[in-house]
Amino acid sequence: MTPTFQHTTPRQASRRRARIDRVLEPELLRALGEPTRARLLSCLLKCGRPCSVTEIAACCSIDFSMVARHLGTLARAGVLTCEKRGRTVWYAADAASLSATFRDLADAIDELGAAGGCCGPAAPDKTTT
Amino acid sequence: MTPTFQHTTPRQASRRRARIDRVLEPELLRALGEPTRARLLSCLLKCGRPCSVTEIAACCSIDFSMVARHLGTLARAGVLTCEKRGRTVWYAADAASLSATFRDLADAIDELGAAGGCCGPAAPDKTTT
DNA sequence: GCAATACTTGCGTCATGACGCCAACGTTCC
DNA sequence: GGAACGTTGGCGTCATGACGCAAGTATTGC
Repeated sequence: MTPTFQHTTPRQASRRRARIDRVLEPELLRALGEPTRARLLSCLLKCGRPCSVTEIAACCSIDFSMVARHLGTLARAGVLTCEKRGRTVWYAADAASLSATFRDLADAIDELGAAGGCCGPAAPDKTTT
Repeated sequence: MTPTFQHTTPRQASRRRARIDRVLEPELLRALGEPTRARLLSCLLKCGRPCSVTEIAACCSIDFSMVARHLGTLARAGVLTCEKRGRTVWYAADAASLSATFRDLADAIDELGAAGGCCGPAAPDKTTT
């Protein structure tokens, strides 16, 4: 558990601190933090192929309009891609991009190490005398 | 973009499908999907050391009780560890475990490949005649 | 014991979002 | 053109949760 990034320049540390804020963007996480949406995403991931709104609604026994709305939210969060063909909209989970996002997030956290204080260099620790 | 897991046994595919549901557990994602909580976590990650509630509240200019509540939520989601020493509670971001979680998530998605249908094997594709 | 510190928790208010119904829109087939 | 289909969007209802205040609890120092 020894921190790997101990001796770094302030510039590097600053860049890492900026990165973690960029990568912790709540829009994606919030989109995924809703059980219904997680279910829909899971369904699409398992499917491995584009699905229509009707199809998913039938598969998951969820109301039509809800599915459309949730899929829209997921698409706006960059989790899904949608393509309209005829009168049908095909939603597909971009698995590669999604896993890359999470890996990026993990990397950002790892690389942060102890990039330097947000709340100051060290605790005064008044309580443990 | 050729799927790597094409020829797998049904048993393996089934395990992968179960894994993605386990790993997409919304509690963690929901906890992180709240902007204020994301800010607090970011602060703690940057700090790289345990911080008290007061400290973080002062650092982020957020109401005391809110910080305490949010940190509690994050701790319950497994994102933070808390240790009470005297009258002070020290919250710390478990960076290693958090990044591991995200990496696991990424792995589960990658490994899923086309693990086999949720909505059936293939689309009838009635629209594109 | 009493005051100060550090945190927790209860309460009311408010904003956000999920949900389900139904109407509206665009597209396809006849 | 009209009907059927697939999706989107508006509306009202409801549940959840964030927010801030203030009272309550635990711990420390006097």
